[in-house]
Amino acid sequence: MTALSDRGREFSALLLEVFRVNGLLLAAGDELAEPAGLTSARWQVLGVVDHGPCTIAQVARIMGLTRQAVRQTATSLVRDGMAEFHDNPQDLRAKLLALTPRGRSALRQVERRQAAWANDLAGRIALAELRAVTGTLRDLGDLLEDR
Amino acid sequence: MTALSDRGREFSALLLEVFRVNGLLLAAGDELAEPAGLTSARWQVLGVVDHGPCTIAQVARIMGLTRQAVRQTATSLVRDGMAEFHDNPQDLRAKLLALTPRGRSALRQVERRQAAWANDLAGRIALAELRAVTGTLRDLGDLLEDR
DNA sequence: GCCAGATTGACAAGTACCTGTCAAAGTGGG
DNA sequence: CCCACTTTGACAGGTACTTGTCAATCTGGC
Repeated sequence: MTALSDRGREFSALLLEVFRVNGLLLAAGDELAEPAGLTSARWQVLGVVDHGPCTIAQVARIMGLTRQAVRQTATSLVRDGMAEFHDNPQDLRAKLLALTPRGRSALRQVERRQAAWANDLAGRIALAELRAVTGTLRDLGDLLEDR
Repeated sequence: MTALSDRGREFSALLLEVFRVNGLLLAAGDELAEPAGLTSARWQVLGVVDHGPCTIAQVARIMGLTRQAVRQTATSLVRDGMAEFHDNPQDLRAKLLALTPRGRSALRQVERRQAAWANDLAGRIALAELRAVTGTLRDLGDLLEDR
């Protein structure tokens, strides 16, 4: 029987905190996006397309998701008039997803709210602590990716 | 136009790391659970029921999920012979979810694998760092919960 | 004992992801 | 030019969660 070591227990506590904070951040993101008629997923897709129209496959690669996930979100954005597909002279299959004026204004609105929220929260945590956590999490992420 | 402060940018970097590590942890959990015919969600429900049979509503409260989410997972566990519903003399509506021998052995198998995995990873990160990250994340979580 | 209100499981529908499969379109080697 | 390989969007189906609604059951105050 393999039991948890002391370190293993400390590590498990970290896992639970990551899950908890992740859930709270997602909820905060949805709350930030909601007044603009968006959700976290829709807002993030709009954010990518804001840098320039791109295909579903390109957005998926940038966001680290599958094409299918992005397609679903893109379809709903088009349905709601936030984005539209333009013909792509480079590739007949892959139309370019682009912001509509309505999508752009919704995105700007969320970005403003998000910045105020991030500035506020960031001000309540010591900068050194902030950097230390980010560093350790990055190391942990690399460790997890390596296997 | 509200822009991100320096601290806000540092905070945003932390957000991305939390999302990344969360995704990697979920993937690792599914990988750990898969050989036993489980998933992260199914394994966690079994883990709760292992402490003693309880109703769907009780499991949901313990896990911080809705009854509906737990009901779905519980139904699939019962379908696969990992758990079963027993009549509850205290409440005619709320049957008690309990482990079957097969569910118990699957759970034990995952717990062994999970402990070895956690011990291994925990050994690669300094204990002080581990504690510091957990502490800061807990503070951040409390901050997020307060609003 | 009864009735109001809370709790519970079930059902419906929606969001956000996933995998697998397919045909159409693009790309490069001989 | 053509044929193999890759990329792409679309479709089907699955997982894991959500909210809202409903009727049945439990619980506490009078």
